[in-house]
Amino acid sequence: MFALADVNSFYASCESVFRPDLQGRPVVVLSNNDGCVIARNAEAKLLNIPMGAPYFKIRAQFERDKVAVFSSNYALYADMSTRVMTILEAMAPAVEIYSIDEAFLNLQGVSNCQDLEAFGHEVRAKVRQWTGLTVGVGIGPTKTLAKLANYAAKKWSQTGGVVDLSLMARQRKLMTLVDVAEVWGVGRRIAKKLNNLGINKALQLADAPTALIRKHFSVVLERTARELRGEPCLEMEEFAPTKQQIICSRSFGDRVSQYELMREAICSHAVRAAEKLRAEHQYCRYVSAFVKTSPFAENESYYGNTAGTKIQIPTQDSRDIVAAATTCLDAIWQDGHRFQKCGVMLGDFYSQGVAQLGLFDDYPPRPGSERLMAVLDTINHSGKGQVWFAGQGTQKSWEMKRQMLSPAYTTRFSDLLRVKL
DNA sequence: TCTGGGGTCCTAGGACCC
DNA sequence: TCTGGGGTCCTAGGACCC
Repeated sequence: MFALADVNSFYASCESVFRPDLQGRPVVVLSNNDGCVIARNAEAKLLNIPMGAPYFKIRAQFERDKVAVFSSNYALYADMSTRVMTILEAMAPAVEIYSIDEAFLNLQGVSNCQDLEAFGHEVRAKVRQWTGLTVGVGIGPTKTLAKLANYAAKKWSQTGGVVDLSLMARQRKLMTLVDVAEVWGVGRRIAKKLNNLGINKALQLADAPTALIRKHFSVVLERTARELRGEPCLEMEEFAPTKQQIICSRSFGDRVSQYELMREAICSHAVRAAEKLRAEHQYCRYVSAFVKTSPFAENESYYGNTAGTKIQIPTQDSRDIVAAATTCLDAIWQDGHRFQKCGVMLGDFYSQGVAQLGLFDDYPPRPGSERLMAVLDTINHSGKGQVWFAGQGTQKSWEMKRQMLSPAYTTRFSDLLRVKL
């Protein structure tokens, strides 16, 4: 048996927890660069503020409706996430952290000691008491059914935020009510295709013949259908598998037309990517860079391009990765565009930095590379100062906008919440 | 003026091997 | 007139997730 616990309106709730004065007011959180709405609390949802709405288009309405608006504060959300996950891990035999705000719980054996619905309520109470955040809990014999139960727990308030789908009759009853588009693994495209086949409700997908599903879709949807029938196809993945790729990219605060600024940005993303790579204890052999103009800009022709390069020896050295990324940039740079975004991607990972050299290769590994990088990371994590590459620049005029950023309440001493008595 | 960032998995098709 | 069978690896593109 699985449970899915996820935090209601996670980002918006994190902001609200530290701002009791906002109680009852609509709260939204914007994407990076203050681009569009990515989280809304219940009050904001009541105002029909759509997910993904561009901020600049909806700003006037926000002012009229006294909506509290925040830039994304990932330092805060990541820390609050850790707190929630720690609580969940203490309550369940096994936990799979699925995203920043949700986790699957393996409930094997729990029903021997406790009613599962009561367990769900206990999880809610504890998370609320210890973090101020509210979770919804869905329970079912497969992950997909647990997800569906969670959806129901959030959609219908009379459930009290917990839905247990242990019983087949309850599963089927819920599935007659829920659109197939709400099922986990069914996105916009597949939903439309299913509708064309006359499959509109979740139950119809559950009952559809396997052959029909396989004829029109891939094995992925077949698994989804089986899971809806109560046949587990997906297991708990308690230990995060090693990453296959690392991407670091950002939109620019203002459009970039100057090569030097683009180079700084690419260089900075490459450095960040290399740090992530070392945190994964991996070495990479493929580096690529991309640039693009805004797809929304009218009267401007779109230009986007990407270039990749193979590195002879797997590396985790920032110097190699910066060099490779800037080489890629030079291959795709074009003057005369107003660029909106760029990024760096790493791939082809190895767990150690040794590879068989060709007979005539002369690319000896950099001596002392590991130790140098370790020193770099230690300094940059110490909180006492930063060292960086000259190529990253000092002004960073291209950096993203975060004009409504809240304090790092939980991760920076100077930002600690003050309570006046 | 202004529209996020970071991932995974699957499939089809081409290149290439014997 | 007739031109095999079986396989791997890689990449691009499409779908999905949060």
